[in-house]
Amino acid sequence: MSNNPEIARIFNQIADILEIKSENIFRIRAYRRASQSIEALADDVAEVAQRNGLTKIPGIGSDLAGKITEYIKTGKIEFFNKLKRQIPRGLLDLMTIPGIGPKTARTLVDNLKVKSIKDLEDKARAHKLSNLPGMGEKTEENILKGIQIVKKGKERVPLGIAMPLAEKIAYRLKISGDNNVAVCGSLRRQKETVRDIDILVTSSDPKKVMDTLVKLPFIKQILAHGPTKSSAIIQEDIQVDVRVVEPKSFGAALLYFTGSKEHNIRIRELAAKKGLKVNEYGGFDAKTQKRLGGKTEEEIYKILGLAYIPPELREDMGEVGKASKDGLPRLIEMKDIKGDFHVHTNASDGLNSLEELADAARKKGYEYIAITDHSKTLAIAGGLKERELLNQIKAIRNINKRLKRFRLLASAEVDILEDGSLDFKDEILAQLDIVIAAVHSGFKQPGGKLTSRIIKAMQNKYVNIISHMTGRLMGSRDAYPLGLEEIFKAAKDTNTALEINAFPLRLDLDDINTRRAKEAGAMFAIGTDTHNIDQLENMRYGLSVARRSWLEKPDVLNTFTAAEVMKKIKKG
DNA sequence: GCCGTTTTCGGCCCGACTGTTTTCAGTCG
Repeated sequence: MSNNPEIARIFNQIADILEIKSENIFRIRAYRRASQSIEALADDVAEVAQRNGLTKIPGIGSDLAGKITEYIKTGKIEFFNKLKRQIPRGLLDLMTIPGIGPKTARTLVDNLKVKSIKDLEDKARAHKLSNLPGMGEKTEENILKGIQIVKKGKERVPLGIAMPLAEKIAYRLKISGDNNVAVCGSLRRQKETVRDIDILVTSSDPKKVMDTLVKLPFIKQILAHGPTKSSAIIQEDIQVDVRVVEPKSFGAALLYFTGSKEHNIRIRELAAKKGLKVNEYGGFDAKTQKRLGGKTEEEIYKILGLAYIPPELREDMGEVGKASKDGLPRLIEMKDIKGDFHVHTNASDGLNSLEELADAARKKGYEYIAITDHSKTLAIAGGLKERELLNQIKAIRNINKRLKRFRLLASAEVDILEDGSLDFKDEILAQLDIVIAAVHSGFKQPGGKLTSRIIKAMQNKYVNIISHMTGRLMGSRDAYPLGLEEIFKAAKDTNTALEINAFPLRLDLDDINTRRAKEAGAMFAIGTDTHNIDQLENMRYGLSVARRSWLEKPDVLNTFTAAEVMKKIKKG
């Protein structure tokens, strides 16, 4: 498994501890930045270290490169262990409570000998906090509320769950014809999971917007209610932050509120170097305070000499440098999508007929969709037997005769069996327009065996796409421990496309692995894994992965016509 | 601790809200 998540975690905890010790804030920031950088890194640091590339990672200098190397060699970082010994146990846990930062945590431990969150809860209930320096009854109350929030264990919410909720709230905040409402934050950057919902509003009547928010029926708790900024928790236990600005500041505020934080810092640093100042109200000349722009994001980027940077790229992963040299990718867009490569019908475990699906896809403006019902071994999902599949192919050919500028592609989501062979014989597969193959059983096999099983499937001359490769299901199943490097190479060598499964709880491959696979030379197919017509709309989430992975039109099969796809997937 | 078409040393983004304060520290994004 990759070392990256653990190293990212350690660097972040080092930052926490240094913060408690009131160390140099910039040193703390360096660790946090390094943590994020490692977390978002496509390659395992061990591989990067091997080619002496650690210091090329943004935010990693010689010192942190040394600590990473130490971890790779020994499995630990002595500096971290030493730091941990210097602070009382439980202190770091306290900082996970909203409203408790390093200073408050320190005060609690020093004065009350608080040992754990549970201990803190008891002491807060016994009103032992309110006479501490800088604390009162209100703080005590807020800490108790914060503890409840932590206990809920609400961590990150999948994009596909949070986005519809955000859009619902945004709709309710559109209180007049002329006000702008935009979903911002990590939602706008299309991160696969988000911590909260950020919404930006322009209005001539900020108070009315704030009052509308806090009175919404599905608001459970109000955390802050100021004149231009409020926070609340909705029924689903997700925090919502809403900010109101004047229309002339909309772009600047959108930029600021979309983040990422690291991207903002990079932008503001660049501004400072150019004698400018950027905040959420606009771009200004630092000396004269003259306003140079801010109504749109484009204006801000322009005054900094940058090309417009799409939100999905704003992670401080080199996008600012590329934007200054016109080197940004031309990201794939929804209008480029001509079809969907993963659709089930009521012949297996879907809800709709071929005709209904064809109709819905045509209405979306698609030119084709691949009908990919399950194969016979997956009996639990109504997998098709050979005879049934052959009948379906006939039905598809018949429907296609009646349709203009649209066709159903005869396909199947064929099970990759435990020995790597396929659930249908070659002479059956040969009759399909396109074949996707997937693992649905035996995922407890050792990683090596799963890896060779998938590679064997790729080597079949009829297999064109490997579906939901890692098998992860957010919140319930981890990714299988695959040898992805090997698989990506095989994908290129065998001309097999990798699916970006757009089902909201899958998003598999994810953005990090998609980027890795692209570097390895693989091509991609986005599939919604649709089981009812509404789920065709999940294409947007597949697109979010593709865009966050810097994919361009030529990388993605869905941007080609059916005829072009047939040529591209041909195997040597 | 990182980083450099002003710099290898001296910088490092900027502002809102809360609560406990009589002018601001802490937290958050």
